Amino acid sequence: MPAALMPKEEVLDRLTRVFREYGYDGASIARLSAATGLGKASLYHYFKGGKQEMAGAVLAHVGSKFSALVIAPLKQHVDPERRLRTMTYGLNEFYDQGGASCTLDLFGFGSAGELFQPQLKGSIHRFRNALAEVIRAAGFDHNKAETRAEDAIVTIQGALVLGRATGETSVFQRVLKDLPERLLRPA
Amino acid sequence: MPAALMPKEEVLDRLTRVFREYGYDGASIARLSAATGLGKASLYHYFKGGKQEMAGAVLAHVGSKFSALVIAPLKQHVDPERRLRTMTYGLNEFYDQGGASCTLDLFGFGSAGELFQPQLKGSIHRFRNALAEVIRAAGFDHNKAETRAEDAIVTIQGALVLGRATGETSVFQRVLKDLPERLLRPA
DNA sequence: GTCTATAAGCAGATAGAC
DNA sequence: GTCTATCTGCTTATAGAC
Repeated sequence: MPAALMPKEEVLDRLTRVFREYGYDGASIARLSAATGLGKASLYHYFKGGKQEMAGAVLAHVGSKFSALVIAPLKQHVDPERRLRTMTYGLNEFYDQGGASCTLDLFGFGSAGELFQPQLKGSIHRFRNALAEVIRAAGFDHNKAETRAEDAIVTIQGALVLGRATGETSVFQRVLKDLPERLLRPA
Repeated sequence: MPAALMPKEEVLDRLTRVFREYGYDGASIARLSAATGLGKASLYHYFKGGKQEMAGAVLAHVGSKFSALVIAPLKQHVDPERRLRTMTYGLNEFYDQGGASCTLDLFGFGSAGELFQPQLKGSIHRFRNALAEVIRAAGFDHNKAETRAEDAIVTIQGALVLGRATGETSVFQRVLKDLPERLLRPA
């Protein structure tokens, strides 16, 4: 395979930015082309399945970044509070300090919803399980841990929605700061 | 003004359903036409400003339904716990038991975001103020009330996002059930 | 692997008959 | 007030040269 002008990693980063800003339907090939600097035909050379395959690749790319930044810290061999604190740093970076949208949100409706719901469901499942295990490690029972883990995801998603609607990132910042204590405080 | 074949109220309800299911960019005129049973030209007769005006009218329509179902209960002359409980019934209906998306979410990005952010911001502001006043009436100070009100909105939005991504409404139902107690419990 | 040029179809929007 | 027919431009996607 001959070298491309731009590493696929970089291409995916740029595609991701467009999908996250405009959503699936709003991310036109023209915009994706401009953002990558590649002509439309070059994009179709990379992704023979067209826009749908681009979105799928973006989803996988985003998923692997999320694993590295957010899931991995939850599996470290340190105390629960420390794991959750490290995770919040990862979340802060992953969501660009609260200024980025989540693909869980943007790919969950309309044409994208029909195509990608199974993947979204899987991502949520993995995140909730990793969170719940940390909370169990802190001494909470299975049900309590599952519920708190779910609440954490709800809170993160909600804060991102609010931040986007208001144009402010302060809600996300506050929520992130309080998250570890909230997940571990006595019932 | 001669009578129309369908009351504008009914037209707005149907437009709302499409915008809430597909988002702004995904809601094509063809779909809006099919959902209302009106030809494209008839839609443009109602809304001379085109799709942008349709979305604006939908936003206003949704806003007034939200006022009646959710804000009004918060201003009743009964105890705070009762006001919040009644509000959750309104939320349940407004969001179709958790199966409907929120325009705060769907109109917050892409082309819609640029057009409607001010209105979204206003809606959030009104909801948060109404919630905070009830929480203050229960004896909490201004800051605590504001924070809890904001958390409530975050939680509702997040639960809707999660519900859409997983195709389940159980998260929304649980969150709604716990909301009054959570907003009023001792600090 | 990248490009220019172009195809085919759908988008939003309008004209004008009834 | 509603319709059919139509316009223009943008959409996704492809062909084929370099």
